[in-house]
Amino acid sequence: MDNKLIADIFNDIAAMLSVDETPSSRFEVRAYQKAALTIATLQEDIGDIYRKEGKEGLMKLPGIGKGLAERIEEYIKTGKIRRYEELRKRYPIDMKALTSIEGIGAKKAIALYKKLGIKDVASLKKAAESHKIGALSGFGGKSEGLILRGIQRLETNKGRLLLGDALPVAESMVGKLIGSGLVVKVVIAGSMRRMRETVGDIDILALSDKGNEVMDFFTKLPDVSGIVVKGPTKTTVSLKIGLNCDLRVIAPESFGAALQYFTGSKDHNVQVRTIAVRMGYKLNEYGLFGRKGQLMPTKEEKDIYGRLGMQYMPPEMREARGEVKLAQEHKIPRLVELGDIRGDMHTHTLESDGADSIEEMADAAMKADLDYFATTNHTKSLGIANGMDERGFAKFFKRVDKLNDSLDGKIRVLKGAEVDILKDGSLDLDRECLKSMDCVVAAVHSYFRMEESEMTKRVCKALESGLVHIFAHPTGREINVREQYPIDLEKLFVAAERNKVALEINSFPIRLDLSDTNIMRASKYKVKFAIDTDAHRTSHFGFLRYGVGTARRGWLEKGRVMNTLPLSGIMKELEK
DNA sequence: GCCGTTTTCGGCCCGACTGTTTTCAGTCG
Repeated sequence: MDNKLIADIFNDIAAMLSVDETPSSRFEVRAYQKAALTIATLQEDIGDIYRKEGKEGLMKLPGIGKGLAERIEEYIKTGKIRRYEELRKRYPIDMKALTSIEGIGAKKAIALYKKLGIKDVASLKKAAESHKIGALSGFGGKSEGLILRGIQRLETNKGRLLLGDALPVAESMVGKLIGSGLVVKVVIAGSMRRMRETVGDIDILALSDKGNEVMDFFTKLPDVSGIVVKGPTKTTVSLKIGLNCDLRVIAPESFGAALQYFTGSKDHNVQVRTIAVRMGYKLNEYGLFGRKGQLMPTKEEKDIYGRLGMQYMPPEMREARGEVKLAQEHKIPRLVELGDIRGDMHTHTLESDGADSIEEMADAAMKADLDYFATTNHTKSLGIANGMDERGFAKFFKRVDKLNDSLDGKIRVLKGAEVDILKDGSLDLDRECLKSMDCVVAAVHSYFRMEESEMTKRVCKALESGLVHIFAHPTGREINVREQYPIDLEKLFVAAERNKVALEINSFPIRLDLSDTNIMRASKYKVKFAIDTDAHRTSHFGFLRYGVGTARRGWLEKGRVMNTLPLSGIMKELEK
């Protein structure tokens, strides 16, 4: 899977080109960015597309024409792109890392390189700390402070990737290991199995009696960039995506114990081991051992929990947040599952900032086994996302009506909007227009830097309008990018409960908003939740599993999630 | 550099905010 790497290179090229902007290069920059987005969100391996269909196959992808298809071909064949190498000679800087700091874009990054020779985050930090940046023209004390805060945030998240970026790579490696015929069983463990929103490394367990051969195969996988340690039972490699990956080959009698041990979390395991010790057992990654050191048969994880008098619990719960006690009382809830989700309440189309038509989205939703989904484009104040006005929605909904007729009940498209909550808490479409919709999703997309009390008032006013069904990405955070905006969550939850507004669990890997812990806080109130994809293209329906994973980490049961209802049920729910 | 019911040239989402300036460049969405 070189998709991410190629997308990164294209984004870097765009950034470097944008510095010496001429009227025509502006659009070249856009072209690279657009192509990068296409490649980054591609479900298929771009190398596979090229091998199957050649350059023609690449050119079928949106935003990729002859020129960029050739660049991709060049990368697949040689591992390099000349254009990129030339730009890197001129600007030998870590553009991706520098521009990931809030307030630094391509131009500032290159200005800092030209003036202070700053190439990476480390030299940037040094310069900021010795107040060299504030003294530069075009920069000032506030910029310097912003940069330092940005670096701090980057450092606390160091080395962790989004689950949505890392999981597909891990699954692709697991698939290849299974395909090798050398293993009986392969599973992902660690924080990835627990569906944490970011992962610091990947843990894979394999059941096999051919340790050496498995490791040879593993270290030669295309995602691997280097070998850290290699042995017959444990091998660590570094991956091209920037994470390490451990593969452990496990004996059959230890598999359950190993899976339990390597799934963690560490704190959870400490609690479980303590229980084992109290019962006279010893528990480690090789098994559960009795008083005389004899191995207790525990082929499966649930055998271990069972022998310790505990109910089995899903990996997503194992964070030492009270699940151990619950398991001892046999009160583990039945968490919502991916298969419970019947619809999606938040999606976009070409008409605003989506990449696919409503017809294509309907087709993809059907393939994702949904019974319904709401199309909820942005509203007029969000100019950048091509927000629509009342007339635009009216016209668009006629097309939706027609589509629904032609779909003949196979799937139902609900008419809606992701309406902007304006600075003063009013909604960005008139009352009549909103009332005509099946599903109104409201969200904050501007003025993030308000005082907490102002922001809370603003959002609560919107929820009290009586027009809103769902409050989307309630905190506005973007993982590793942007803190949540200041808002009093308890007051928000009270307002949501009182006005029967559902809280969204946005499945976009960078959002996952509400987060697991905020879901736990919110579920103390009588609020409903909606697990939505916020899909901007057909492939994004696949993000649903990240939202469901997050909901499960927040211990959410099916009954709390509105879009587990069948079509008739959701229509009734929305009418309320 | 892409794309096409404006179709092989010429258009391509651009407005608001911030911090820096003293009229604007850079960033963000």
